[in-house]
Amino acid sequence: MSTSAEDLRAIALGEFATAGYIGTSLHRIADLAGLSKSSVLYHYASKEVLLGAAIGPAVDAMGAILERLAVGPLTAVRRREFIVEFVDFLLEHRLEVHMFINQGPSLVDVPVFDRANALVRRLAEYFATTATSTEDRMRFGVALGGAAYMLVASQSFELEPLPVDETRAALINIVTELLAPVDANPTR
Amino acid sequence: MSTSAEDLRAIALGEFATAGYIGTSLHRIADLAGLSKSSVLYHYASKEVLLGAAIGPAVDAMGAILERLAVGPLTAVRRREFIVEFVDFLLEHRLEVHMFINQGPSLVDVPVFDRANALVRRLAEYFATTATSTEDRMRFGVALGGAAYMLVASQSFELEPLPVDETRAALINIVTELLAPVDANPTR
DNA sequence: GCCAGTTCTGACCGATCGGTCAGATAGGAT
DNA sequence: ATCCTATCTGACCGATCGGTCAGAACTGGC
Repeated sequence: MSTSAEDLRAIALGEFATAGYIGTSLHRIADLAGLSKSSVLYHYASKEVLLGAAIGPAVDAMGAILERLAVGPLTAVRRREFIVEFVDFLLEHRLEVHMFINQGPSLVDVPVFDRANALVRRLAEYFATTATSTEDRMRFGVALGGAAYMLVASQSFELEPLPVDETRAALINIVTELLAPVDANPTR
Repeated sequence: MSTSAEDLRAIALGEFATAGYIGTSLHRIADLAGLSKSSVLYHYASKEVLLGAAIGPAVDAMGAILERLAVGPLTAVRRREFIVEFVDFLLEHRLEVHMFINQGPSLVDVPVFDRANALVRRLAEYFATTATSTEDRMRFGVALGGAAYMLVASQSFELEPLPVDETRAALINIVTELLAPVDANPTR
């Protein structure tokens, strides 16, 4: 059975997300997989290649969402579609997103992280142009960073894991509330 | 002039927050300070001691906020006070909070991080008991993680830094909106 | 049995890590 | 000038890092 490569990818992703890319040694990944460090380097030519295999698909998925978002004007319907797409993306790739958010700025010289950072920056700029006020711009950041943080932190802090569909519905509500501008808001 | 110790503290905090505690070498801190690695270890007996000096005050401040929060029932007034206190805490210690959020789970064996993690967990449990629904619990996490992320990410992504008081007002608005339960919400 | 290809391993390499130590350098008080 | 103390430095140590390489162990096809 040659599931070793896929096993290594999953193990590496989990360790990279929790202990950090720099903080995770190939030796530890090998131990968790029940292999030797040399075997890990047999399946993946280098630590960086392993990182690319671990988070590359998530970067691609995020790029696809961004392309779909940028093709037309941002109508209310499209905004709703984007939010659902984005929350589902967060749920499916929560570990990878956690890595983009936390370790992106510190790993600027790793190619796959450069791609991820460029995508996050593009997303931020897109919403910065559509947002009118400083507060609206910050709402986007809080929604993105907060949702990503919550998905990983809940696993660390919550005793019993929350059901996925309940989490999904709650996240869609919260992000919608944060991104949808409150029309009648004359207090500011 | 003996400002070296304080200079080192500030430099270390910045590097620890951006490149990570593990990802920051004493050699780099020494270079940024214009000193040798040995001189850094003269002022701070070890890398861990330096970390304690860098983030200890923020941990203390957060502990104080928590103690002030836990003395009585959570009235609407007290909730408002807490939000303002908390946002000001985030603004003053944004780098340290960023470290708690991002690197807390991966540095469980470092004493000062254990203290910080315990405080974050206490805060989460406090709001978990007061929150009635899963969504309310997630609102707290999104607010905390999102605000902390936004304060550091804005410095990385935004070209011109936002004015402090504007950021403060916006954050108070957003966190208030996230934490204050919407009373008339029969849709859920 | 034999062979070819895949998978795996231990030994080894140079670099870097945090930390130790003996000693150089400086400055102020006497 | 002398002494004490604070500050700083380069050389060195053991451990760990990512990565290389020759070869062992296992596999299915013939």
